[in-house]
Amino acid sequence: MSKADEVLTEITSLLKSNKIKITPQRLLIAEALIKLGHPTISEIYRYAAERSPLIGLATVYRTIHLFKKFGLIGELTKMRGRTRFEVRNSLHMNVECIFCGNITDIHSPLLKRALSSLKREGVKVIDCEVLIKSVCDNCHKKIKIARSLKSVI
Amino acid sequence: MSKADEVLTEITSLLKSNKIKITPQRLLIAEALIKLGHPTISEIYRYAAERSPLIGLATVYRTIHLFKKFGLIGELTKMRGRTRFEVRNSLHMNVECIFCGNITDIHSPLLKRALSSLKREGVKVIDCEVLIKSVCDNCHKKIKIARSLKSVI
DNA sequence: CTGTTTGCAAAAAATTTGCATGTTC
DNA sequence: GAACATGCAAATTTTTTGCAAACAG
Repeated sequence: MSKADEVLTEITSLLKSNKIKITPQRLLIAEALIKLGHPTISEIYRYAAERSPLIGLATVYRTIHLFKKFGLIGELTKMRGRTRFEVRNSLHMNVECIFCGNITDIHSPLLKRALSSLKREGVKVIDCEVLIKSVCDNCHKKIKIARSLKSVI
Repeated sequence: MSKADEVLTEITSLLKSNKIKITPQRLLIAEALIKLGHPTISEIYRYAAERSPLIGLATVYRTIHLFKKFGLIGELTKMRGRTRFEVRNSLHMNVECIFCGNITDIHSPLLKRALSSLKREGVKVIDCEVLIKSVCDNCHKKIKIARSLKSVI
């Protein structure tokens, strides 16, 4: 059983345990989220429509809201203002290339510790989204960076 | 000179050093960002329009894009899908109450260390946005939390 | 002066909603 | 069978753009 299938099974049982009805559309959208990684609404829609042409855009919106409401997915903001979503699994950082827009995940023990420390101070941490703006290796090679990339860090 | 005025002066000189023209509208929008903390576009617009009724919504959008392009502000995503902006100052975490939507800033040495560690591994970190979902003290007191707030952390 | 920026209005894009029909449990 | 989910189309909201007039440097 592949990792993606595992997550899909997990989502299915999460839906069941929350008494949310299982429909082909919901499974397809969950699948899109898993397979595509950090898709926008329209990327999810495209993925779903290729496999099940009758699906409506409104269903994608409604399903995404539903999943968010039940904490199944998180929301990221990308440079050009489009919202991207991802399945909430373990705590990680999203690293986005500011040139090509690619997003990859990085796990960091220090981030875990930072949150544990917050919890000890009394902050009721429920979830955490981290978006790091960066330049991926590919783009770094290709692009002569003209303007200075002033880092605030 | 208040902290807000300091930041405003800093923004002004940042604009100048980037050869961006200083206009009353841009200063007003910068002021709104500083005073309001983590405003949405329409909150900025309302703030500005109260002080200078002729200002156009398009100007707010254009100015926000401009500020973003020059790295002056960062973008956060809030629960209900509306985008909020903040002046990029020092590295910090945004803690958002999932009930009232309030956002506060928290500084964390461990987060700094997590990023330094990434840099040592070769990731070209330019910026970092952290959004922690939480429940603020006020809401925690007021609300009997019915559904379980499963934390992924 | 020259090139930029602005406000307005109109256009485009993104998101939400109403409702009849079809589906899940 | 009851309650809920879906697709469609229309409504709403958000964001972008074209352009003449105003403004900053």
